[in-house]
Amino acid sequence: MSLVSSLLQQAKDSGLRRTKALEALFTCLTTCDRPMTLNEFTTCNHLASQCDKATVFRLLQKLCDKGMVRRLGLHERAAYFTLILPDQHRDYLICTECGSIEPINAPCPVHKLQEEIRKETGFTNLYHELEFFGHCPKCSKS
Amino acid sequence: MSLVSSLLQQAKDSGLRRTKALEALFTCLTTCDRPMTLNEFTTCNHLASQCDKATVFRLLQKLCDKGMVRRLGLHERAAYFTLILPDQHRDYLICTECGSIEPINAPCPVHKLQEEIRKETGFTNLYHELEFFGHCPKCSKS
DNA sequence: GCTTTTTGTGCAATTTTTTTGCATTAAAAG
DNA sequence: CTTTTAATGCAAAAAAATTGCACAAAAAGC
Repeated sequence: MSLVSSLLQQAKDSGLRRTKALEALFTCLTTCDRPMTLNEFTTCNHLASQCDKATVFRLLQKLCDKGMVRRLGLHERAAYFTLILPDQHRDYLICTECGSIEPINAPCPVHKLQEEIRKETGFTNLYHELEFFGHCPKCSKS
Repeated sequence: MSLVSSLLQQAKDSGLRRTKALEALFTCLTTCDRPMTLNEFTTCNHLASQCDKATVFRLLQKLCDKGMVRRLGLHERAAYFTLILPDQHRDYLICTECGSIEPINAPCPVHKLQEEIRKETGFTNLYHELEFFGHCPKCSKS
């Protein structure tokens, strides 16, 4: 079963309906391997002319609620969204000059601290977001 | 010399003028011990009726450029700003239900990874942002 | 299949946040 | 105290996020 199909199934299991818009959104989310803004989604091949921006907005919102999508700040004025895949936690490296965004492959070093925080503060449903910002080699030169 | 005075001096050294608005903003930034949105700043005692929102916006922008203020995403729709103090790096713990934001005191565990990234990618001016999200004890109950 | 119920969708409009233009004012420099 | 340059207020524009509502499509029941 393809990733999109299994995501659709997972979405259905948590109460969403299987619609063209949702399928197109999942295709987009799985194809584009980086967080994207609402605007980027609606101009992406898989979604453009498939459905309205408001629809994508509401779908992303629902998927965030269901824990299938994560909303990121990333310093920009618009919010970014990215799929949450099992066994995959991603930190990002962002160039504040050209805006490039790349996931970091190194193991994330904050899980231990997160455990401590859970114990000490009593927070539940804990997760974290870690981003590195700087000037990429290209932008450093100019 | 007070913190505000030394910040004003530092700002002046990097090309800004000593104005009432800037002083009021620094007072606000040093008094309120958490990142705040533009809206929060302009309704804060120290700034309200002291200067226009556009002025605060432009000052924050300049201070970000000078490296004296940091702009944070924090998952909300509005951007947050916070003072960058020497020898102080802050990570945050945020409740996604009630929106509370508190700085974390534990030593930040990502400096080592940051060094590796610097070496491997050639990025310059590197810094990072780390936030933990979850439901605080209060919000976990309900 | 067909009908009912419930949820999703498009479109337009609204709200919120961010950003800019421009005439005026204030700070710094000489 | 004049000149130069940067900062400010106000209003308006641009960008992003969000909502209302009539209609369409999916799921559920028969």
